[in-house]
Amino acid sequence: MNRVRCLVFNAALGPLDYKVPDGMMVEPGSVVECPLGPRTIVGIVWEAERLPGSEVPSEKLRPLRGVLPVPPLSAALRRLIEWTADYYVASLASVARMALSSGGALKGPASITEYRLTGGLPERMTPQRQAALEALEGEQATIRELAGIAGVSEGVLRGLVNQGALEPVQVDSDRPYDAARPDFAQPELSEDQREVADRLCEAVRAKSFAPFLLDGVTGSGKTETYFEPMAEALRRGRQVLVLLPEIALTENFLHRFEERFGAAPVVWHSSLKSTERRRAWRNVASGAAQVVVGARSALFLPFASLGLIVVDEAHEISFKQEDGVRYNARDVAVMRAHFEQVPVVLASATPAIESLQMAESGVYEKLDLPSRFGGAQLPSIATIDLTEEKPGAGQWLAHRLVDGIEERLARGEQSLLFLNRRGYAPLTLCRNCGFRFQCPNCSAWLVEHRFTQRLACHHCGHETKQPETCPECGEPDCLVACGPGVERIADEVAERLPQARVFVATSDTLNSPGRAAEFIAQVEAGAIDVIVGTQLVTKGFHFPELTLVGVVDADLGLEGGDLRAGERTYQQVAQVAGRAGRGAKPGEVLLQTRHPEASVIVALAAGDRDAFYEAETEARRHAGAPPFGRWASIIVSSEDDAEAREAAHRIGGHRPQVEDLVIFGPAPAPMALLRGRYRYRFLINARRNVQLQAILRRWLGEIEHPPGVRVGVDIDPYSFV
DNA sequence: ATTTTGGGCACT
DNA sequence: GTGCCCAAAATT
Repeated sequence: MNRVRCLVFNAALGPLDYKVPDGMMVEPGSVVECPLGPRTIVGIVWEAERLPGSEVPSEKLRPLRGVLPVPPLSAALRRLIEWTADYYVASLASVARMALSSGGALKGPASITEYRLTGGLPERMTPQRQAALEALEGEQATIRELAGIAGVSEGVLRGLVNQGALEPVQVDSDRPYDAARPDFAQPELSEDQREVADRLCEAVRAKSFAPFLLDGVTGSGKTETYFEPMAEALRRGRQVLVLLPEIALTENFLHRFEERFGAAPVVWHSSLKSTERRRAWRNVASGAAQVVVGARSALFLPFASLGLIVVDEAHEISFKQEDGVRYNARDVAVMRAHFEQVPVVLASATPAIESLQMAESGVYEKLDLPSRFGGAQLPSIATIDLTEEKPGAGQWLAHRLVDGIEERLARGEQSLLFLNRRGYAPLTLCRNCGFRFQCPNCSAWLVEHRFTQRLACHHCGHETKQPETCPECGEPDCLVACGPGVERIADEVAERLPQARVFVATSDTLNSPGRAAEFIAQVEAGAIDVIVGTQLVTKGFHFPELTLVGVVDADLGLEGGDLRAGERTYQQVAQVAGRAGRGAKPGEVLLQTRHPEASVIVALAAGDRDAFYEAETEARRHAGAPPFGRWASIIVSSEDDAEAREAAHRIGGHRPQVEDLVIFGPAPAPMALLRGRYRYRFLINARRNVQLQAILRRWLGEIEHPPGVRVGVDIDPYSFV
């Protein structure tokens, strides 16, 4: 009898064996419906020898209910799922779930109803109907989408359907996308770019695993360079995956992509609507989707015939998933390329030490773009010592920086002020009694947002209205904002340079592609003089008239004891500095700091990247930090503090004694309370020779906890809170 | 995770 | 004996 082992989507359940009924065809990777008790759950047929199995006698097995109408997951994707689960100490089910993240995609073909104008007019014309008819010229979409486009309610459109002015059209919900044309536009590449592009094209043709580190200064034209191997893959009928760190960045990318390839790529991110998600997933699986541009979750899409993976801004820490399976998309991308036997390009102006080390040891091939495209010069960088040049009381910008902005204003050029802090002020306290506004769910202060008149927690989303009186002592007019956020810096600019047109660019103000596009258009049109922004504006933007970048607090990233603080500060400042002087005019960068002697600041000011990387690499080697040693953290959490503490101590009591492995903790985590859960933390440092994951699995696997306790493992952590 | 089972206990 | 609650076991 034919029996198969299935990976079922249930975290608490191991692989289960089933009988294959006569006439049903399954193979490894098939997505199947499995009976479980009275229910039916989704599973994936897997190679039995690769999963730990139980010995249920064949005659006791229940038959599979059916095979879902999607192509079987490829062997390469199955190996990637196994590797990811193993490396990040997660269950196979939780990783496999990411690969089938589009529930609707698993059903068969379907169609949706869209509407378009017929050219007819309604009997009675109303202002809303008139507006809708004008706005919907040439549009075809669902009622809901049309209502959004036209700015009228769905009821107005339903009325127009009844009147025959709009007609329904049945559309295949899995219809293919417009074809990207590899030879749509001739690229104009510099000699350096051409050389790199040729090498990458050669790797695409070779159809084998080849990891590259594309190390190009900001403004060197990395994107146009890696477009060429993408075109080469398309010519060979193979698919391409491009990973970008932020959705906010895609606007600029999509524009450049369309100019080069004559069509939009397929986008994939967590906020796609279910129909878009389904369409993308099924087209990726069939091979019809040629280029997918996505956030990290796109890594687990079921590509039919992958030819190349590109990870842009590969140093970005947002590639690290911080909940659920805590994987690093940059590293998983390299593994996917390995299993798919295709080249992978990690592109960055400020590569992670880990990536540089891989290049130095010869594992990655390093390709350099050492100069800016079109002869633009890298900006000059100077520091402002805030202990010497003190801003006035209640101010955060030194005179020299404000003078710089004023000069740009006079010349009609633009300035960017960078501060990685949303809101108006990070802490509000009562002058009378000392009360501080704290989040009830987290170990964090509430941040004042003056635009919305609210106090908000940036960790859990808790919000309250900004009160007039102190909730503790009842005193009116006693609440003071402490410290600066971008909103407060914008206020200061407006006060000191009243003629400046200031815009605050954060995830609060650029929270949709439309708004981001509008912002870009405004800056390009010269309607904004000073941009005050968080890390959202540190990359991707290309504004030729932007000639001054001011870093309000270059020390901010150095606080907090993060292992990679130095590197992160370097990357962030170098990236935002790279926004300056991208056109014909030279750029200037001013770093405000209280520690001008810190090695990161010195390296930035001297433009001495190599010195910084050398010093940082040595420090890492000395500390046994990645890439020379490895870190892991374990977070034990519960809504009940005592329960979490007991569980942590229970785990601590079973700590393994292994050579070359040091375990710190348990101790209350830096964020001892997060989203209503009390947290205790272990930090583990291991030499490279230690079987870290196997030890963690064995250690944590043998201990039982009450149901409310969660134990999360973070391999190669970035966040240490 | 969800469902079933079985034991202990109060009530009839 | 029956109903009810909760913990433990099973789910292929």
